[in-house]
Amino acid sequence: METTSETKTVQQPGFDSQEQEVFLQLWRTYDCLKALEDQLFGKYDLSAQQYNALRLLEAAAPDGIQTMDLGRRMISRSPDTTRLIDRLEKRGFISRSRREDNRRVVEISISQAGLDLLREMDAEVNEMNQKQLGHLSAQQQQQLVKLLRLARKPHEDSTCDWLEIQ
Amino acid sequence: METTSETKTVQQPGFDSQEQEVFLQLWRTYDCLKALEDQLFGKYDLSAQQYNALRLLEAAAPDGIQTMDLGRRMISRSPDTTRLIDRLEKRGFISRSRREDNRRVVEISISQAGLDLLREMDAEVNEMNQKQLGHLSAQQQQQLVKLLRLARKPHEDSTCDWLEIQ
DNA sequence: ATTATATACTTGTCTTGACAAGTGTTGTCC
DNA sequence: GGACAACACTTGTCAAGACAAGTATATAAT
Repeated sequence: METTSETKTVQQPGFDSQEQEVFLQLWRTYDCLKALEDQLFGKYDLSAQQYNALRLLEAAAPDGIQTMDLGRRMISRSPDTTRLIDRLEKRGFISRSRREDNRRVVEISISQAGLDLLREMDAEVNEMNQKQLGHLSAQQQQQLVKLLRLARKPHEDSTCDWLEIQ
Repeated sequence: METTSETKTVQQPGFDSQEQEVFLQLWRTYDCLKALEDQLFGKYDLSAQQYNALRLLEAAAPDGIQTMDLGRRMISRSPDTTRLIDRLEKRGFISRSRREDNRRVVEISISQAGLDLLREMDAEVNEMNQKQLGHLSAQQQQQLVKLLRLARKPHEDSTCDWLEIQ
């Protein structure tokens, strides 16, 4: 037990419930750390979502991923993957092709330029991640991941389906 | 120690570093829980940001808050509070007035209609928060809040300044 | 007193995200 | 095998967020 002696009744002022506090803390923390991300990705004119997509495509290479599948796999699932991909295609980081055995499906693959971009960013991304959370001990990080997974558990199946990594 | 026997070197596949995993888990979890929020607020044609603003104004009532101050206090700080407030004003939930002792400043106050709206939403918001995180024990919630605060700590001063609640 | 600078907000413009409707392709039922 | 639904994506439209430039007011400097 912590410094607080009570377990259920103690309430931080300004919050309706402990559950609300947890969510607001989560939101706030995400927002804070996201600012660091955006700063880095901004230098390469990418959004966090676009970087995420490139990483997923890299993981699938040399195979491609079909559009809807990519949309589902993204951390923040986007209902319009099409235009997100449009922008990446315009800059030559990915390529699209209709699959011949099923002409409804568009297969997306990362290009060499896309892979080069990721390699160019690698070191900086790692530095940024360290800056975000490197001050936490390995154990604290494990604990945090465990709690976040637990928090998400009842919702994962219904609203979300994060296929890449659970 | 957990099921993993090593502390530093063990890496989940697909992540560059543990720090990256923590951030992605954080992002994912936020996104999942946010979906529940948006679903509720959507019924009232509000965004999470707008609700946040109304709550801050409620806390300040019967006094108002000046525009820039409100922008700074919001969880996800918005560079254009003006238009966010425009929409709430158009719907009668808040009112604006130029302060006479300093005509640069616009003071924003929540209206009775705004307060009524919040009261109407109270029960549902609480239910939603329970649905989001009610499955965690009080101790797990405290632990999670503690780790989130810790994660944010080095960044709070520079990038952010969450005045309302630390 | 007049100009300059800072402050507090507003507006313009662009990109992005969200939701719905539209298009082309495939599978299914009679 | 032709109508119909299901699927995978695309496009249209609008609200929201981000950044820069603009406007009005106040403070400071000369």
